[in-house]
Amino acid sequence: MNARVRGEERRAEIVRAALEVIAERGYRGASLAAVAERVGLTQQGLMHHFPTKDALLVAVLQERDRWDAVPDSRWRVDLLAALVEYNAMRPGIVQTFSALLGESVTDDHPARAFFSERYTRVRASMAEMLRSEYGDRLPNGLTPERTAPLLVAVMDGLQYQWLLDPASVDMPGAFRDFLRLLGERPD
Amino acid sequence: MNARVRGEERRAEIVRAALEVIAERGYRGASLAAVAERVGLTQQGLMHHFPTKDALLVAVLQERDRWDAVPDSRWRVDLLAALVEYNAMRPGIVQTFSALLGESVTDDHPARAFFSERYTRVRASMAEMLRSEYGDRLPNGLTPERTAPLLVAVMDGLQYQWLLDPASVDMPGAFRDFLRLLGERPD
DNA sequence: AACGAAACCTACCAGTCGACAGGTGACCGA
DNA sequence: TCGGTCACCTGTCGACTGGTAGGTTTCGTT
Repeated sequence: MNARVRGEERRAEIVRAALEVIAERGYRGASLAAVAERVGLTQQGLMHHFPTKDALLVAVLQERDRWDAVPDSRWRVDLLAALVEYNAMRPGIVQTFSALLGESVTDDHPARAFFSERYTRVRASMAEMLRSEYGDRLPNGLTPERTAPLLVAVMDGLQYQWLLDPASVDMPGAFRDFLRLLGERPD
Repeated sequence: MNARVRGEERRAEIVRAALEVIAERGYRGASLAAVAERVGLTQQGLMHHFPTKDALLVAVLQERDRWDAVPDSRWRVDLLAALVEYNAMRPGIVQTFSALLGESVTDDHPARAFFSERYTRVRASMAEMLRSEYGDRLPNGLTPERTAPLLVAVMDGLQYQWLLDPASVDMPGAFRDFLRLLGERPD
């Protein structure tokens, strides 16, 4: 069993390194050799754990899934603001998945289906959260279903502006501004 | 002079082809050979017009600059909505620059400075537009300067959701929803 | 002590990449 | 008609890509 643990630890190390390299170069630009070197392996040593480059990407995306797999019903608007604040302290992770999202809109990208399904899921989750928070009508008159895409868009869009120019963009502050836009909370 | 015209037409053809290939593969994935083939040239023939790959990218970005170089003062919120509607009819262009934006957040990307400066410029332009439309305070209490990043973020974020799943995301509609969020227009 | 699997290696491979060198033909102004 | 510039070509290069084949070492289990 020690062997199994050691193997899984190695896999985790590799995924961590892959996150870094993807942040720096994107997925297409991330070579297996570069990832391998970062964990002190040869490219072929890495391919013992992940038989193809796509297999490694799948592991990276699963890592993301594990990250935001918080029970939907527990989400609240103020927790979302806290998440944005947390993200602002991890530029690396944000950069990885912003780069990946950008690439995914190109044809036949291996991460396309992942992101497509993820957004469908996240929008539904956000709508549910908004409904439990505000009811069927937000203070501004919109429905939760029509607000959810905007909420998601603001989060993503702010990330790009912030990554490109962290000094000029106060990502958490701007997000709180948007929440205020949604309507005063019924505290 | 006929020669000069012919040369510039060729260059324009190449840039157009590059826009397509970048939309399909991203900048890193767009090979000069693929672009060249699309205009019926060899890779070396293309490099007669653009000595390096980066030179081609510069031309592509200048094309974009020319696109949205509309006099700031003439922008109005409703024109912005019309722009989004127009974009919804050109998935290709949207895909090109969404892919480019995504890549640009990676380290040392040749388009990084372009996007960084562009967003600074666009935010200022949007703030100016909002001020001329609403005054120093929006109906919801925010200032134009704090609203501008949100406006830009919504436009970009919606594009990604729309590109990934055009059937589920009504980009122009969602954008109009956001405008309504900003406050009823003082018609 | 023997065995098997897991971990990792060296050695290759064919293909692709951007770029450089140098040539050829067409057109154009003098 | 001549000289030159422009538009393109063929040929070639070294670096790198992901992937395959086939070893060797390490180590826990029996």
